[in-house]
Amino acid sequence: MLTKKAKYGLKAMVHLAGVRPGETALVADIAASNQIPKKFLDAILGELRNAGFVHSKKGKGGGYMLARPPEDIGVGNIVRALDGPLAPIQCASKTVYRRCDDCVDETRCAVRLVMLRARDAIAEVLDKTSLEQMRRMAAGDDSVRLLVGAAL
Amino acid sequence: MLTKKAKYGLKAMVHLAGVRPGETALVADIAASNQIPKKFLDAILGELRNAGFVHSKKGKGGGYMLARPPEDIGVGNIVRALDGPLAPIQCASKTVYRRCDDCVDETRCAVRLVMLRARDAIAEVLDKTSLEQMRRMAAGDDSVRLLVGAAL
DNA sequence: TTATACTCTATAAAGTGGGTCGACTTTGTC
DNA sequence: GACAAAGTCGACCCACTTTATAGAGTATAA
Repeated sequence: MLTKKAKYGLKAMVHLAGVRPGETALVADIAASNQIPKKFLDAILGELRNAGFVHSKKGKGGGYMLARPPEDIGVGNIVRALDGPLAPIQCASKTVYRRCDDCVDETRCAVRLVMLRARDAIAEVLDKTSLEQMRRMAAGDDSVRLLVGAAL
Repeated sequence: MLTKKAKYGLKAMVHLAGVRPGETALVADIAASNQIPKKFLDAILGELRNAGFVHSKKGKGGGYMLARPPEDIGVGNIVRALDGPLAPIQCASKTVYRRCDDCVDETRCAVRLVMLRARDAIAEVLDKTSLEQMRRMAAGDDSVRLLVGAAL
């Protein structure tokens, strides 16, 4: 389950992908246009800054901007930064694997084996979608519409 | 993210799929062999009973048993019963759809469009896996091994 | 001095787990 | 048969941790 933190973070990133390169956006503006509680968004953007996804500038005329062009930012990595691994369960994660305490023989844990497949399916979607693609979806670009409707 | 409730619930269901048809398993036994806190498992099995997945019998010789043969029980539905919809976000769910408050134009919400694809990918995996297949994985059946390794 | 990001503290809900007792069913035993 | 005892599920209350949010105040740049 995606937490609201990640949901808000993604919306904010899409918003930032929409401002002209080199310009900044204010937290208050991002919050207002996306219906996000401002204080919560403060914390979220702070995390995204620590994770290196965005840059911030203090004082008058300050704000946030993307650290890299949106084509180079994968949706999966944004979610990982805010919500942790994509895998539904820790022992099925490839980026932040951790053995689970209850589980004698991991290679025969049916739950883990199924969730490994689920993780792969999720990663296939999220890691192959860039922030730029999300920006185009939000803008109503028809070429991405096709991509959205694509079956597996 | 799969909660521990669903994880424990799945393990218990796999355990129940392993007992001979017509026989019951004790909560205490299921808890011990799967390293699950017994009281927590009590509550989980209670929910699974209310949802119609298992039957319970009190008194000596009592315990839990599956309500249907394991081939007829989909993993996705067990997860839904315990953790709610598979979709990472409510507005991307097909079984329990709910509009999200923050979101002016749903058809252009990039987060929702991406998460719809993620939901489909997850459902594809979980709804096409039966409890019987999980039981075989746990038993080390090689024919399911192949299924597990199958690429998308 | 003003606009802005940043920090600290606090609150309510949900997830996770434990402890205690009650209700129901079987199994004796007289 | 009747009644006691034991085994088993079931329900209630408590506590701690993580999410989600708000408020007040601090630091920094123009």
